[in-house]
Amino acid sequence: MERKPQVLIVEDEKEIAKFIDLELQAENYETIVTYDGVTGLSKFRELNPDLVVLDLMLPVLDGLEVARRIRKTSNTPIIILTAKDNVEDKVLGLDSGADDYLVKPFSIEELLARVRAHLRRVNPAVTGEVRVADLVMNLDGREVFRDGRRIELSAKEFELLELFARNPGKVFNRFEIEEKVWPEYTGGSNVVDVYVGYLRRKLERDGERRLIHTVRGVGYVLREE
Amino acid sequence: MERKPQVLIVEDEKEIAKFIDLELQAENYETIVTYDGVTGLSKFRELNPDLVVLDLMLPVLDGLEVARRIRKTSNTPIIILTAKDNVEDKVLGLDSGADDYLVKPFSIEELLARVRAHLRRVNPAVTGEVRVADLVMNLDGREVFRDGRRIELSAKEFELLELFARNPGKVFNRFEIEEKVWPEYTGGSNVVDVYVGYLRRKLERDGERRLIHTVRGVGYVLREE
DNA sequence: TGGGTTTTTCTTTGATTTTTGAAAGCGATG
DNA sequence: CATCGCTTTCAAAAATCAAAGAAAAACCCA
Repeated sequence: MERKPQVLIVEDEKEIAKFIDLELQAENYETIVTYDGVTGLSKFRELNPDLVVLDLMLPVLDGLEVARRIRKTSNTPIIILTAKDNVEDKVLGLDSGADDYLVKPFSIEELLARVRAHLRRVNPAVTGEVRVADLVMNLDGREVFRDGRRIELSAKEFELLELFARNPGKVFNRFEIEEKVWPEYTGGSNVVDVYVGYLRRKLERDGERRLIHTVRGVGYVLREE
Repeated sequence: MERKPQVLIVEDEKEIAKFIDLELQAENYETIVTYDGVTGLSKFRELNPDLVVLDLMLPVLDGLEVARRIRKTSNTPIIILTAKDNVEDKVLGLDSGADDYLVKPFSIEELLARVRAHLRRVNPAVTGEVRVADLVMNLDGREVFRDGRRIELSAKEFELLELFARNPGKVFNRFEIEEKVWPEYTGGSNVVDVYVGYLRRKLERDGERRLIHTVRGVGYVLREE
C-alpha cells in the first residue's frame, strides 16, 4: 500500500474546501474536491477513496444523507465537518455512520491528526508490517509491495525474504539460511544460492541497486542504504 | 459473538469514572473500571476489551503512555478523555495511537455516540453486519447479499465466509481454518479446499475478479482490492 | 411419528498447475 | 587461474482444483 491515500472532500464553502485541499496535499494525500452532496456521492462511488471529509450543510443532497448512503455499501471512514455545535447533531451525525465529528471553526492540525488516526486503522499498515528499503511486506497477507505494485513470490521465496527483511544488515551464512527456511533438509545443495537468485530477479528489476548483497566466502545480507 | 461488548474505563476521578460506568452499562455494555495507568494496562492485557475510554492525567503511568503501549500490540479503539483543550495535546494524543479525543466537560451523549461509532467498525456484532468487497453479510439472519440480491449459502459455507469476511486481507492456512470452522474434526482431508471451491462458485459468478485467493503453499485469503 | 425425499456435508480420486531442487556450465573475482 | 558464485534447464514433487458420489442430516407430509 505504498500509493498515496485518496481523500474525498465534500464541502460547499469554496475557501474552506480549498484550504483543506491544500493542507491535505501538503501531507501527501491525493485529494478530490466536490461542492455538493450528489456529486460527492457519485465521486465516492466512482473512486472509492480511503477517507471522506464531509460538510453537513450541502446543496442538493444533505451531508447526513450522503453519510448514510456511503455507509450502506462501505466502511470507509467519514469525518463530518460542520458549524453545528450541539450534542444532538453530533449524536445524529455519528449514528448516521460517520466516524468522527469536528466543529467549525476547527484547527487544521486537529483535522490532519484525525485523518491520520482514521487512515492508520484502515490500512493494513497497522498489523504486522515490515518495511525495508523501498519494500513493504505485509506478513498477515503474505504480500510484498514496491511503489504500490505487488510482487508475486512463492512460499519459499517469501520466507527467505522475510528472514532477510526482519534482520536487515545481518549477514547470514548459507547454513543458517538453510536451517531457517529449509528446516526439513539435510543440506548439501545450492538451494540457497538459487533462491537468492530468484529473489534478485523479482526484486531488483532493471539495473537498480542491489538489495541482497553477496558476502564472498560467507553468505548474504540485505542492506538498505 | 452475541456477548456484550466490553469497555475498559481508565479514569482516576472516581465520580467521573462511576458516571461513565453507569451510563455505559445502561447502554448494555460490559464495563471494567480502573483508576490508574498500570492497572488499566494490565487489565487491558488480561481481558482484551473491545474499546478503551482513557483519561490522560493518570497516576502511576501517564495516559499517553498507556495508549502507546496498547497500540504496540493491538488495534482496539481508544477514546481519550481529558481536560486538556489545546490543539497540540489533541494532535499528540491522536498520534500516540488514540482513535478519538474528547475534551472535558463532555456531553455523555456524545461520548456514547462516539463509543457506538467506534464499536460499529470494530465489532460487526454490534450492528450484526459485516461488509466486505461488494458483499453484505447479515450475521443475525445468516444471509448474504450482493446488490440486494440474496445468495444462498449452507451453514458451513456461511461460517467459512464469515471467517474470511471478518479478517479481510489475512491469510489463513488450512489448519487454522479447520480449527475454526470444523472444530470437532480430526483433519486429514481436503474439506477446506472443497468448501472454498463451493464459495467461489457461488460468490464469483461470471468472470468476475477473484474474491478468495489461494496462496500456494500456505492457504487462502479474502482480498477486497 | 416415521418413511421417503431433498439438501448438506465430507471423502475420494485423478487431472492440472506451480513450485521446488539438483545438476551443470558459465562467469566473475580475488 | 582456481575458486566461488550465478544462472539456466528440467524433471520430480507437491499443492490445488473440480467432479462425483457416499454418508449424514434436515425436512416434509401424511
